[in-house]
Amino acid sequence: MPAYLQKHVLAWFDQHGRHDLPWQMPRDPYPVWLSEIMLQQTQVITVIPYFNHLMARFPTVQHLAAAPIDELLSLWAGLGYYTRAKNLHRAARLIVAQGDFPNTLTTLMALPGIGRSTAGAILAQAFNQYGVILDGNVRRVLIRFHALHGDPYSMALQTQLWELATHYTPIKRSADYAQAMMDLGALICTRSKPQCSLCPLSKQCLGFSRAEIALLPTKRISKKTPIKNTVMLVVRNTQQQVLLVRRPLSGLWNGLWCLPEMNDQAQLDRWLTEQPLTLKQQQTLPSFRHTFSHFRLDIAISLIDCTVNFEARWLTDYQWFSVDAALQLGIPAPVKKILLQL
DNA sequence: GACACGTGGAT
DNA sequence: TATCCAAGTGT
Repeated sequence: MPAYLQKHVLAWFDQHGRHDLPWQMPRDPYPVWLSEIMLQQTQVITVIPYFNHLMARFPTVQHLAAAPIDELLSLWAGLGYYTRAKNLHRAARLIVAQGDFPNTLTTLMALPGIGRSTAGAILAQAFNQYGVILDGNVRRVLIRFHALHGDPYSMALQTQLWELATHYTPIKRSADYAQAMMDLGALICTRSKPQCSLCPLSKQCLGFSRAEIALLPTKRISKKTPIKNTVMLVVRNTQQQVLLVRRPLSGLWNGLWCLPEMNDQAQLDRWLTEQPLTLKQQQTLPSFRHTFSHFRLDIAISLIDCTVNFEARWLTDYQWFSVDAALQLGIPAPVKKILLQL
């Protein structure tokens, strides 16, 4: 009987939900799609300024499709999960080639970067069609509402959650319902210190009646994140330009410009002898730790002032930039942090 | 099916 | 400081 949940969530949304997010005015396919990609594993508060910049620079999907990927990456820099930007760009070109925006579950999921939940969100938000979402908010609300114990990411629970999400999703007011469930999860049914006294579902919430809210969702068995080490080089020429290298289009920080990296001092010494550089001065800058989702990276920094021996033909991936120009490129957060210290 | 993939805020 | 985890997807 989905009627109770739908009715109370929608009534709560009308009064307390978020109605003025940048991608809600108007709820057109392009801004909805763009925001949904940006919001994957990323909080609203983080996305808003990035979204506004991207919409200003690429007002339509045609603008996005026409832009070089580097321009997109420079605006995406700092948001993380850079494959999203690559897929966004590919999808934009596919959409423009097709001539109109896909509006079915199958055709949406055929686009790179759009999975089951994002496709459901776009169907609901952009087209006000029946679209089922299962993001972190909906997952947490449903797990608590039904007092579902166990690993939330186990196949069994995933299947059950999709069934429940499908079951509860109404045909009417699809856009509002999707937004309502996410708002409820983000504003009331929060991970810690949920506001059950303000929740429109508390009277029928099994987790609440059993006083199990604090135990749900069940914590995942955490694996220890490995610690890796690197030395980032700030190689500076006599014009105070720094040497950057472009990352390959796959893997970590794909497509971004980075400082050259070495494993240790020995490799650095060897590298220097191979380059047409004469070392004038080397100093060490304070190291720091950067945390990823799956490992930690201890970053040592070596500042190297040098002269270039001749007009060398660098490998195509290497290039000199002024610090100001470098900061305008697509660079990872720790590289930006280092360059800002210079 | 397990793992790669960023970053920043909350606790 | 360490850990968790956000509007998940791709491989």
